[in-house]
Amino acid sequence: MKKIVLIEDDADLFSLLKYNLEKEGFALVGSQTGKGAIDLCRREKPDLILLDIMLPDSDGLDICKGIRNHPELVGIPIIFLTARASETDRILGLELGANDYIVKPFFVRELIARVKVHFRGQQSGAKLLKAGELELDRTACRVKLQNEDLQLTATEFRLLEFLMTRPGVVFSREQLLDAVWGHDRAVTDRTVDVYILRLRQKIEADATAPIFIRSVRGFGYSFNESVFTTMAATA
Amino acid sequence: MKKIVLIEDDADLFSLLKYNLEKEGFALVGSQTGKGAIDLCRREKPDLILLDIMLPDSDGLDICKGIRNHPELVGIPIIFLTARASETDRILGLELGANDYIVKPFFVRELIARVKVHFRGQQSGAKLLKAGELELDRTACRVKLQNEDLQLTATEFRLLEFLMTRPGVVFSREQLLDAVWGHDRAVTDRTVDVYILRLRQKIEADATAPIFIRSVRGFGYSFNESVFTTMAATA
DNA sequence: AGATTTTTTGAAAACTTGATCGAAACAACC
DNA sequence: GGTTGTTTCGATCAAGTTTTCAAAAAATCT
Repeated sequence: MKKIVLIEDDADLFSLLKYNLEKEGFALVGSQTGKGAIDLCRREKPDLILLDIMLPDSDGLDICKGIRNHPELVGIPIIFLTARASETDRILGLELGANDYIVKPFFVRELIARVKVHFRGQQSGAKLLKAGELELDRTACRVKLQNEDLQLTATEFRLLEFLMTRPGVVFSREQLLDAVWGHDRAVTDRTVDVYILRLRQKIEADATAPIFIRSVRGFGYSFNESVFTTMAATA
Repeated sequence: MKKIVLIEDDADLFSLLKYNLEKEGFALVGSQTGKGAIDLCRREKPDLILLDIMLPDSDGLDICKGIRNHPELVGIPIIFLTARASETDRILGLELGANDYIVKPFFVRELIARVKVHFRGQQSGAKLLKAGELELDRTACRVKLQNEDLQLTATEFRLLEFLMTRPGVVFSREQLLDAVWGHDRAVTDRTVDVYILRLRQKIEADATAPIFIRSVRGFGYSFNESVFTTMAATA
């Protein structure tokens, strides 16, 4: 269950949002003052923060800055809720590190839809592909087997990445050349074989009985989907 | 350089946005019809899509659905631009897979700010970055190694700062030039090598076995995250 | 079982890439 | 306007990567 921190001083709006967000299945923790907001977030480690800008005791923009300065909280999406509708206010809010800026008065259901967008976005941007003991980190360009770093070359990496992002799908050598080598390639399709070989030497425990990469005689290769589970990125 | 596809039938708005986005350093590819939109995206592989909903020949919502169904295009952020302001329209757009929904008329600078939000990797705003013996003070523009001040030039500093704020992430020379040199650069990507070399001469104890800056052959460079720990800001 | 096709494999040749250096262009500062 | 330090570029070298070829092995078909 996703946890949301809500900082909003208007008691009516606060309870309206609390009611609606909880009805949608989110865990809601809130405060009607800005003072302890950063400590609250550090304690709760929410998945998203809804932040009013004009608070009686502090400035939401400062809280946003504070959150972006905290190493533990960097990366948590922040949505501003505010009556400040001017162009400069909007731009300032977004540039300070907010992920969305919603001007009051707003539709509650639109707010909920926008909240969901941020959770959806996190999933689709999965940067870490896990298949059993095999882990591929797309941002760090690293592959680990049983938590040991493997040394893959750029082409080996791209080939494995391509196959792992489409588990179960069989690709012809032709398709793999197009996808990994590019359309303007001038390469024999035997080259793919060699790369599959080398990948297997690096990732398969027993090269005669491959677990990860499956040869489909007459068609091509595919990444075994049975060994596959995707995890969301932690960073 | 980030590539944006713009689908918008209004010729005035189209050229206004094209002008402004290109001025911001984005590569812009566009179409004033919806017909070939998905093929255009498959060809161009943009980093973001700006999509009008009401097009003369097709429905932006259908294009959005089509993009979300394409395995190669899933995950590309889509921002709707539309005059349809009703609550149901907004919610429909967001639920169909859009990442943002901007109602016309809008401020061009707000649009640009929202576009940038999607490109901004969530990064630490911490003022003091510590990686083992290496310390970078962003406010004082100072770098210390084992508590000894290092003399870095401005470009060296910005490059190190950029890499240190995104530990573990691999960047291509292209990306580093965009980020550190700016988009109006006219510089070979070999220049990056030279700067990495000089940084290493200054910060690495043994230049043949770098601890801090990792070369990732075929991809680029990254700051080694294993050596990294962030300290809370003092301010 | 024998013939045929397809895949796997090893090894060597051709090619890229990244590190390094020196010198030229440039800018900033007095 | 000269001096200093910074930035960029092109060339070279070494190391590593990619590709091809051809032979061996395995699967499929008749």
